[in-house]
Amino acid sequence: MTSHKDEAIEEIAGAQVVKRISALLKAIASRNAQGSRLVDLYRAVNLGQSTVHRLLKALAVEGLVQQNIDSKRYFLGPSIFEFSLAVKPTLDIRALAHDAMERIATFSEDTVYLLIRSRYESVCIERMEGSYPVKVLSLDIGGRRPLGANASGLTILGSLAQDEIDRIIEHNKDIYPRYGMFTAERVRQKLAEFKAHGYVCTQLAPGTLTVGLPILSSNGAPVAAISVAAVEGRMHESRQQEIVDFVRNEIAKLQRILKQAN
Amino acid sequence: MTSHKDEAIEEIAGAQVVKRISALLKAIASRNAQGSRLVDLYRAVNLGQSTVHRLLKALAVEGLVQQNIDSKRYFLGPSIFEFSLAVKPTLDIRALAHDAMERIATFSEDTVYLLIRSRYESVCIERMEGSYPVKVLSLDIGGRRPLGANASGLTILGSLAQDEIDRIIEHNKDIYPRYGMFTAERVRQKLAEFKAHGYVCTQLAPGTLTVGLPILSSNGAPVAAISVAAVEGRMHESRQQEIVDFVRNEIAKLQRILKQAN
DNA sequence: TTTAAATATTCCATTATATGGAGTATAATT
DNA sequence: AATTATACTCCATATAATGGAATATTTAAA
Repeated sequence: MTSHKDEAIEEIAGAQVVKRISALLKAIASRNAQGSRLVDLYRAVNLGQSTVHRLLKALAVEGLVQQNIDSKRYFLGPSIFEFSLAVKPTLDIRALAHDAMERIATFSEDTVYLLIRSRYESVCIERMEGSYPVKVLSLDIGGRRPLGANASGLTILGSLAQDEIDRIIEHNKDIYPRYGMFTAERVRQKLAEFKAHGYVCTQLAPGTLTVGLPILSSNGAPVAAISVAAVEGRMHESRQQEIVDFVRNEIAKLQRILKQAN
Repeated sequence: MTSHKDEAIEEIAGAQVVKRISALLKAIASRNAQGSRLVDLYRAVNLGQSTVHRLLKALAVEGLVQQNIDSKRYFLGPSIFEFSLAVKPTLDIRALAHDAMERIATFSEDTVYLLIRSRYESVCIERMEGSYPVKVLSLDIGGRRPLGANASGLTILGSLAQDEIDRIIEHNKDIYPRYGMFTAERVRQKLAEFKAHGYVCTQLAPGTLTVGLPILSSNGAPVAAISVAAVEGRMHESRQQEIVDFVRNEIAKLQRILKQAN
């Protein structure tokens, strides 16, 4: 293998491992509540088991991951927590959106998500449960999905410049199928819907529907996105509209605050 | 170089880079407020500049670090923040100790630190400033020091089993000299003082003095440590004793809560 | 309980990959 | 403008990561 796939660009020579470690940590972070088995991880990052095992063992020594001795499952390690204390989030959209999310959860009675972009992915940075007893909890806080493979991701993606949209879809095209019934095709179709209506509504887990809207900065760049997920029966046309209107109003308030903060 | 230095043990074969990346991230986390220059980093981790530069570039692509374009300084990246959201600190000593630290800061008027152990190091996980205008702020939150090279670290180290103490000092002996006037010799001497009085008082930055006490779990294992740092003039014998008594009392309260929580 | 299947862990010969010396480029300082 | 300090790049070389295969362990089925 001399000049393999042509992912090209943004390939830093002599740092294959860094990329692999990063992929591993992101995969673990994506489901840190339940933890990840070795199989889950080497499937997720598409590497041999021995390679992944060796890397994990080394990461564990450094405290970047930890392995539960009984279940053998891997979790993010104490060093990550220690690092996080040193990070001062620049503009903390999470804190800023907290109250809005609470109001949306109360109003909708369903699950409210806040996601941001992270390169080719979206990351869940907050989640709030409504009072309705059947809850759609498909994504944990810290969970990651390729940009476009969920409601929030679609609205973030759709708010970017067209050339960037193309780059991202190109990058993710082989990954989409792992998440629900997504394909590059379907993503583009959903983006068209988003551009027409200013929001998306999509099925993720079977029997559920999720609506999503973006939070844009004053220059039009997507800062984050809010989505509300519920069982299908609670998401008929008219209720979709109700929720969209409510969320849209909350986002408008947020954007006013954002403009102030500049 | 076939079987290099004899650091040995806990060397996972085929994962040199993991160790290096971890060292880099820890070095950056240690002074994330100011940021780190390339030189700072390759000196800190004892590697060639090209190697460090290449690793940092790769880490930046992954969002694990970020570089300020003007100052060229490196900081922890957004991915670290995203990871941290997925981590639920098991027993959050930081939250638990918050009120106690506030009371100590008010009483002493000086800077109060909370540190925990991380393998061979201590990590600052909280810091509170008192009202006295001359503040000793030698360690940022997230900052790391070899166990033994500061007041809190000494008390944590001194609360471990003797064989572990020996292992740790052995591991750190060449690193100590980088921090103040510490040597393995001096660490052992200070540990003796700690065992005699149940606290340590040591000079870190010139013209300053810091007292430290450990927080022990019911089985005697050190959970964390609290230290108070002030300019020398404010740390004469009698005031040292006052502060030690006050902190000791707060720690006793904490330990009662810890025992409850089990 | 035994057998089978799935997952986790270790080993090691091979080579792809990270390395670091040396050189260039850029910024800061005198 | 000259000098020093720091940042960044290149590439031939050999070390360190790789992954196939074998073993060990755990889980599920019979």
